[in-house]
Amino acid sequence: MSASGKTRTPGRDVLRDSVLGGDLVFLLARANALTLAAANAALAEHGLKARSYSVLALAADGARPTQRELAEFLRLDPSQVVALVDGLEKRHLVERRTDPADRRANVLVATDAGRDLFARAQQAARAVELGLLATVTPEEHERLAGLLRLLAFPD
Amino acid sequence: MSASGKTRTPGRDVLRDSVLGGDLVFLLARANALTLAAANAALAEHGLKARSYSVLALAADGARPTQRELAEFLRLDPSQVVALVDGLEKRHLVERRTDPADRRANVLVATDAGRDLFARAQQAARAVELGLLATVTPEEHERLAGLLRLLAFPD
DNA sequence: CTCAATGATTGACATTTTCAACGGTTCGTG
DNA sequence: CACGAACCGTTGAAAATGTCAATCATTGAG
Repeated sequence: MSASGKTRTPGRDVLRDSVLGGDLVFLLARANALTLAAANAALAEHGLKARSYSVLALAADGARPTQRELAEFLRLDPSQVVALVDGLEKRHLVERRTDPADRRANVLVATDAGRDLFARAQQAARAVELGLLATVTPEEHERLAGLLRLLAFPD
Repeated sequence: MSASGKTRTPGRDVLRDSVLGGDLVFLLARANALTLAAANAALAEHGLKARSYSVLALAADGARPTQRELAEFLRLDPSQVVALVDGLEKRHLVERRTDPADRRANVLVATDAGRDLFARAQQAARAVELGLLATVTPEEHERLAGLLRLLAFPD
């Protein structure tokens, strides 16, 4: 019988070759899940997660973003940014400065300690990224980043 | 003024060119967020979300996965699969069949109605994917999928 | 000056994630 | 065969995230 395949362990690769194996949304979701987990694990030793690392990163490189800009960029609700910044500020890694040009807005600035921690965390983050793409040439690595940028910033 | 043009809206692109602009984990997270939102919006008219669509897809193409295999593949907790399958089963789109080879396990099978709905939902899903990558050649599209597969299935 | 719009904040609520515990079943070992 | 360890699906609860409306201070337009 053609149909009576009875592979007792059908799961391992059968699913991978299913319709979803070519589904970009699914691949993105799964790649994101694994990648995020790896990043969180590596950042944990610095007391950070991917979220707080991102906020710290933007504060640390002098972009002086307002919380609203942070929210849009990270695709978070403004209220989540409040919590994130609260956490970093309590650890004296970033400071809220009211924007002199618009006193409603808070501009985020990293402290010395913040830049310091970020520098170390960034190394961990880079190591993770390289580890994840160890089987890939630098050219392909950059090509992937470029294509993801297209999806991440469609304008 | 030395600082040419006090860009009162510094955020727009400054953040994009920051350290995070090259951060794979961040790009993946943001691309996933946008992509997932688009997919959910498109699937909503079929009463599905990306999650339930994925489950339905795997049930519909005859892989006969167990719930545990589903959980691993979709990177979900087994309890979440229960809820997902409950939802689809209540709508008579899939059925739980106890695996004759292992009566602990449930194997997922799509009903006729399930395959039918999936066929329609799949068109919507494909349209979304093509829309997201409209600015890209089919070769690059496939290259992106290939690279994401590397991240999604590291073995 | 008045008023609509905006940034940050708070608090409430829904959804998702994560975990521990449980009954039913399988399987290896004695 | 009997035992116990490991495993599947299920349940329920706790923690983390996501979403939304309301509020205060401030801005900018008319």
